[in-house]
Amino acid sequence: MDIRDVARRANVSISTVSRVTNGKGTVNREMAERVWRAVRELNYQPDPQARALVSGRSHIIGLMVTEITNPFFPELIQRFEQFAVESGYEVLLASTPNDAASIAMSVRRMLQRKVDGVAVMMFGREAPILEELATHAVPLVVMDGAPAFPKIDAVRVNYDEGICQAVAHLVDLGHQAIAFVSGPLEQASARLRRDAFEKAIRSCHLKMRPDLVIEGDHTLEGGMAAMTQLLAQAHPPTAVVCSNDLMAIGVLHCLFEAGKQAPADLSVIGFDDVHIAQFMLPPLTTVRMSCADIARAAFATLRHRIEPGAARHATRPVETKLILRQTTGRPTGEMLDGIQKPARIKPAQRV
Amino acid sequence: MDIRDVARRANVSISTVSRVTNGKGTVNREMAERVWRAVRELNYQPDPQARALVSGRSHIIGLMVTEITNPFFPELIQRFEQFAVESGYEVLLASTPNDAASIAMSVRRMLQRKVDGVAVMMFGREAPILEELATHAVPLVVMDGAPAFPKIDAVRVNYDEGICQAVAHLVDLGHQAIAFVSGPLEQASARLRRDAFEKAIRSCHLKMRPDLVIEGDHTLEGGMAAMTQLLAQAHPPTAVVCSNDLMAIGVLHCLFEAGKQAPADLSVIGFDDVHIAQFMLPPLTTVRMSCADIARAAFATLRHRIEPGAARHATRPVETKLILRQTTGRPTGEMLDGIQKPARIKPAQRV
DNA sequence: GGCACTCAGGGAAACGTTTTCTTGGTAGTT
DNA sequence: AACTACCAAGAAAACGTTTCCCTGAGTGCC
Repeated sequence: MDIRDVARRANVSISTVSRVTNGKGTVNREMAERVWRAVRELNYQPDPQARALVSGRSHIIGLMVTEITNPFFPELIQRFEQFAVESGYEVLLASTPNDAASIAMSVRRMLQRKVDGVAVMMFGREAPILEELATHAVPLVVMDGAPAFPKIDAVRVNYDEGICQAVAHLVDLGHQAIAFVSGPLEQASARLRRDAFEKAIRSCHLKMRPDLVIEGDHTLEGGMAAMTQLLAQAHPPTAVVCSNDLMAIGVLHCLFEAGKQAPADLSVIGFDDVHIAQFMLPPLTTVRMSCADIARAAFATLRHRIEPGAARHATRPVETKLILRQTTGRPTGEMLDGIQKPARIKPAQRV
Repeated sequence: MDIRDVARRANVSISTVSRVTNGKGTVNREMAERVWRAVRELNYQPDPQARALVSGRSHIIGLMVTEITNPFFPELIQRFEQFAVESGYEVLLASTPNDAASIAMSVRRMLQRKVDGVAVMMFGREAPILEELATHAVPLVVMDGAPAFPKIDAVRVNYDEGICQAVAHLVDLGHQAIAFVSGPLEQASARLRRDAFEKAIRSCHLKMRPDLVIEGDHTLEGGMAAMTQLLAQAHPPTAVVCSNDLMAIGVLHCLFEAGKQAPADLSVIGFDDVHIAQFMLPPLTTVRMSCADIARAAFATLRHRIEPGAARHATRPVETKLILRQTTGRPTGEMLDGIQKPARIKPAQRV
């Protein structure tokens, strides 16, 4: 069942079938109807390979992520795939290690398969990628709100809002010494989150203590390591905000190993609101960022570049907001060098 | 830079270039060398679309999974992709909801893109998929050791070993009332795990208590629900084995909400050894199943079908084994109706 | 030494589309 | 009424490969 069969059945030429099914050019109304009927009756579906060969467009979108292990990514990938499929695209997945060689290799693969566009998430130095893709005029969108170059499309994320809420919440509880465990600062999104934290601290009229911001790596292990470092300090913090949930879970685990726990000994706040966060013991207070929103925005942006006609989705930034669960509470005297311990409070209401 | 350029540069015909690069037919040694040199110099890479169009082989392998949210899957996907790329294949991801319509749709997509093979994981009723793929002679491998039909390739998993170790470990600690939270029994792999549990119970000379095996759904929420159900029973268990880690984490969380905890009030064992399992509080004792092994076996099997020449990987089953952490201990009197409480023991050594 | 068989390698067809080119007909304008 | 402009639809080219078919040369056997 190829285009010739359809043409024969509808009694038209193959050019006409192509025109009808692609909605290009103008064809007689009645003729178009005949074609559509034939298409339905034969259950005709054009061969993507042949189509791609001549038109140059593959209807495939590349999705490049690193650290697929982060549970935020599967959720994102699933959403992205959903949007792509709904619009007749296929997604080519590349989960690469974060080194230049692997990334370059993945880009090659994408280029070779003639992807119509690429969405990337969580790269450190995306410059070389961008360049190679740009020289081939492949539309590109960066998914974590990090416009490396002003002319690159990016999904904008309002990190400030959620992180500000987080810090304000801690300050309300009486915390003064609030630490931040950042992601790898070569990642723009990690920088943006750290900057948001700084902004939040200042807007609460606290002063930044550089010894309290630790560079982590967005992994469970990294969270543990950062917390170990913080616990060893002369003046340890009473609360920790983490750049993602994975590290927050690592922090929780580190406390456990040290015979302490949240929120009694330390308040902990994560970022992402990964699904599993609410199942932590105790459930993790965190800042929610909707992966569906990000996926939708990314795909819409890409599609806008690919199909000149496609409506550009509303371009307002993805919002973030604090979700109160049970890892935050009042600071305890134990860590406040001689100040009297306040009574332990009941953990915040679970969401 | 297409095949013609290479042919011109090497001073041969395009047929020869094709023969050389594909290793088919026999060509003069010196001539082949000239071709390879030209390929290198021009950095020629054949167009996959054109190649697929005429040869019918796309060098794409479909990977169909449901519930990508389960953290075991990303690890699996990453591995699988790695093996595929190493062998010059691309992977087309389809993460479908587990309903017949979505699955059928995904199969269509695969067929339309002319995948060379399909690996599926975690479907309930895979029969319809298998049929449609079989009628198109697409190689297929089922990744969770569930040979729905004897003639379908499947990665075999030795569930018995690990689960038997788990039950024996609990019995050693003194448990008699051991519950099992299964996956959805429409999934063959879930059935296999449950059967392994039954076998293990019998081999420990205990008798199956049907009220202690609950059908779950392999989700966090399902684990909670199952545990709620178990806690409400007249004679609740002192230990629970779960069909996957996600449900075990759900069980842990349910205990937490009931003001209890593992292992003091209940011993809990998971299955999969997802990376995050060791970061649970307390770290989850679980049965490890290597996703790298599964991915490797699945890909090798597929490749064997696709390329008649490819070596069939050693076909011994994937092993499973108990990893001792800190969610198991002696049963407490609290749940043993009037029997004296044994002293609490130090949790097992952490791995 | 001649004939048949094998095989390396070139030419061309084929894969299933999209897209450009061409043609024939119709309508509009002078 | 004739000429031009336009438009719908068919014919054919193009996309970049693989593969089939054929030719010519070399070799072995009789």
